[in-house]
Amino acid sequence: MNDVVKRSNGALNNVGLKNTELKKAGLKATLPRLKILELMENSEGRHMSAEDIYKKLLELGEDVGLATVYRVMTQFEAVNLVSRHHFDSGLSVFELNEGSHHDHLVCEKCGKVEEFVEESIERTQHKIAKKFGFKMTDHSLYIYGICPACQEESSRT
Amino acid sequence: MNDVVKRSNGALNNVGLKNTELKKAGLKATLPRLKILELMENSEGRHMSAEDIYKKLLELGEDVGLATVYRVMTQFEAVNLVSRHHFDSGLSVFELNEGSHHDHLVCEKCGKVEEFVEESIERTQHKIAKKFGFKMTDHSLYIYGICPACQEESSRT
DNA sequence: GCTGATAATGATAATATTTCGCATTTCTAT
DNA sequence: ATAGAAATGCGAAATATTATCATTATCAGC
Repeated sequence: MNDVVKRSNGALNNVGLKNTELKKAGLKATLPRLKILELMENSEGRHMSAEDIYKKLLELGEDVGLATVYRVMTQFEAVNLVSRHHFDSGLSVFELNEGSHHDHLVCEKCGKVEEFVEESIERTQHKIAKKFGFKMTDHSLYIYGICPACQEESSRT
Repeated sequence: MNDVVKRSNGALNNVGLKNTELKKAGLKATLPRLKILELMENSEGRHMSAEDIYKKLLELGEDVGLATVYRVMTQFEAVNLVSRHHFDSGLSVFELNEGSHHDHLVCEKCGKVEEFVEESIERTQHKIAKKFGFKMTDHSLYIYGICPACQEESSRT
């Protein structure tokens, strides 16, 4: 018998695995943290604002406060479980850190986000930081545009 | 006799030139807009938040409301006189659009901003947008790090 | 499995940033 | 100079995020 928990709504599983995931990161495995982690892993759109996360948890009948979502996301960010992005909307969106580093392509119409990796850009960024004598700690690259679906839509009118 | 206006405090000059600059952009040449434009051209640190601009105008004895600063910056952005950036702090900073496009290197300690241009990155971004079928409208690249001065400082303690 | 120390949570108040509503003022074309 | 339209300043409202604090949950040690 393992850690996997069966739930009739199918929303939240693998509680035990996430439990260890949190402990390994040095965080107590509390219910809100488990639920948030699971929600993020099970959501298609992987880029969510604190408000998004809060609302989805309410929909799932989970009793989590918005302040807790913010606190938890900040902690998750500190231990590198998630990244925080500031898209042009001005608010913060969070993304689970799984797989390797990547950058983002954001549709200005519908908000759709594509991810991409471009090694040459990564290398060039390091080179630039070095040229200015900066010790590079982080970077963010967003390309904004209109996605294929939204181009379709506007040409159809 | 030309448009240049002499002022004893030396802060705000060239009123007439800016006047035409605004008209050309399709904006009425109002006092707040002229003052903001001049302030931005005469400030060393070219990246300012709305609050920064507001406070500096007050210091100069100009009577401009904070709401007006926000409105004007939004209009300036719309006609491409300024760019709006969302650095990781979360708040918006504005920058005068003069000279050619460039990206930013931001010090996480002192907030110092360096600008750079890297053609290869520009080209690659267009290539990526194209690959995903996006019509690219904009992009932002920020490299975060510790500037030389701040590295010095922390090693000296 | 209990239990107590400690840390985390939820509700709400507080703060910060940005926008809105509206009476008044300023621009600009005449 | 003047009228009509647009812009402004002020304060209130909206939005996003953080802080406060009484209550509750977690977990190490038994």
